Parts: sequence; C-alpha cells; structure tokens
Amino acid sequence: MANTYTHPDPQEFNLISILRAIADPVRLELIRHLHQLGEANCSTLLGSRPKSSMSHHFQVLRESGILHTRIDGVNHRNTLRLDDLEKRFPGLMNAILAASSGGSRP
Amino acid sequence: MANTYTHPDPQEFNLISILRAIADPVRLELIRHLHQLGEANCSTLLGSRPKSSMSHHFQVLRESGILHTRIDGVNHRNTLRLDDLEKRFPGLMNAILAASSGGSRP
DNA sequence: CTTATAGTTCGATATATTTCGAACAATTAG
DNA sequence: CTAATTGTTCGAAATATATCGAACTATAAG
Repeated sequence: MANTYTHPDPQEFNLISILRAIADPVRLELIRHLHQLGEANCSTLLGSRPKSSMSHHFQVLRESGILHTRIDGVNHRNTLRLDDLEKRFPGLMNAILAASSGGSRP
Repeated sequence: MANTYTHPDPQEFNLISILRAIADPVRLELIRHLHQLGEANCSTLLGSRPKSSMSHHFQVLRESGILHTRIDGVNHRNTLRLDDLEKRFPGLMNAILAASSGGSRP
C-alpha cells in the first residue's frame, strides 16, 4: 500500500478535472457524506461496493484536489479540502453542496 | 434536420448531467464563449472542428439544460440558460464562469 | 428549380471510465 | 511470528464518450 500520498497544490487545481471528479454518482454521494461526517476513512463509506472500486474513486477525488487523505496507522482518513477549493474556485463547492441532486434525468 | 428542439424544465435539471456536460474542454470553452457573445449559432463557434462534433456538444449542453437553441431560419441560435440554472443550482454557473480554468502556471 | 448555407444524423473507430476480483502491502493486536 | 484489518495495485471486461466523414434535411437566395 502506498504509505504516502501526493496532493496537488490549489494553484494546480484544474476546473475540468474537478468537475469530472464530482460528476459521478458514487463520488458525489461520497463528497456529500464526507461533508456531513467531516472526516472518514474508506471503509466507513464503503456501502456495498468493493474496496477496489472505492479506492479508485478516492484516488480520483484526491488527485483532482477535492479531498485530502491523512494516514493514521491502518486508517486512511479523508477530509474535503474546502478551504483550498474555495480559494481556487470561489463558490463552487458551496453551490454543489447546497444543490439538491434531484431531477428525473438519468 | 430537427426543426424543433426539446429543452428540459429547470426542475428536471440533474446536477450530475450538468457537471458532466461542463466537464469537457470543448464544451467549457463553448460555454465561456457563449457567455461573452450572449447568443451565437453553431458555425460562429466552430473553430476548426467538424460540424458533427460541434453538433454533438451542443446536444449535450442542450439536453442537460445548459443552453437553449432557438431556430431562426437556417440559423440555430444558442443562449445560456443562466436564469434557469441559477434557480435550480444557485451560484453554480457563477462559480464556473468566474473560475480561471487554470492548471499549473507557466 | 438550382445552389448555397447551417446544422443534424448515422456509423465507425478510438479513447476513457467504471467496475470488480485477486493478489499484495502496511499497520496493529495477540 | 501470526492473524486481522485497511486500503492499494493489477488486469480484465463492460460501458460510455469523443471524434470524424459522409449522407441527409431544412431554409433561403438567385
């Protein structure tokens, strides 16, 4: 297992990468859940999905800059990088977290 | 050619569809360009790309609710649905239009 | 009617993404 | 050391998306 992670700096955040990371049902749910919990490890957010799938989604979120993963023993604790996101793309995460995901389109 | 278009109602807008529509380099550029011009037909925004590609991108943007296409003779004039978007997802388009698309600096 | 312009639709190909199981790695407990 | 827990990495399969040329449709102009 990787025992370190690299996180992009805010100035490296790319809008398209960020939007692509968010524009997935699993990851959007993960983001909302994480926002409520404040911090969570992968297992907490597993649901019924395999670990490898979740690991992939966390990687996408991490590499785009949406979350930070802190290694704490055997647990990898994730937090949203709300401050960094706000600095780089003001209002964006607020709008997304405030949105009701709703609608009837697939 | 279709001589009418159907546009979704704001209450049908889906966050993931909207984000996916925006999260593409060609379409994001199209959105920004359209925001500056106010209204434009497909050809105006063609650049060097084939019409069929552009037609596809306009379709994605239209069906997600991001733009409205008005048929005016042989021209199909597109406008961003900023008011509808603002009602459904307050602050979202503002944040995206305000963002410098950015990435690593030179 | 003929030609030109604007844009769509179709079909094919290429590329990305998602999903998952299996094997592996790191840490902690016993 | 051994076992248990947490998460990553690898590889394969399925699905989605982007791109483009060619044929087509609709409207307008001559």
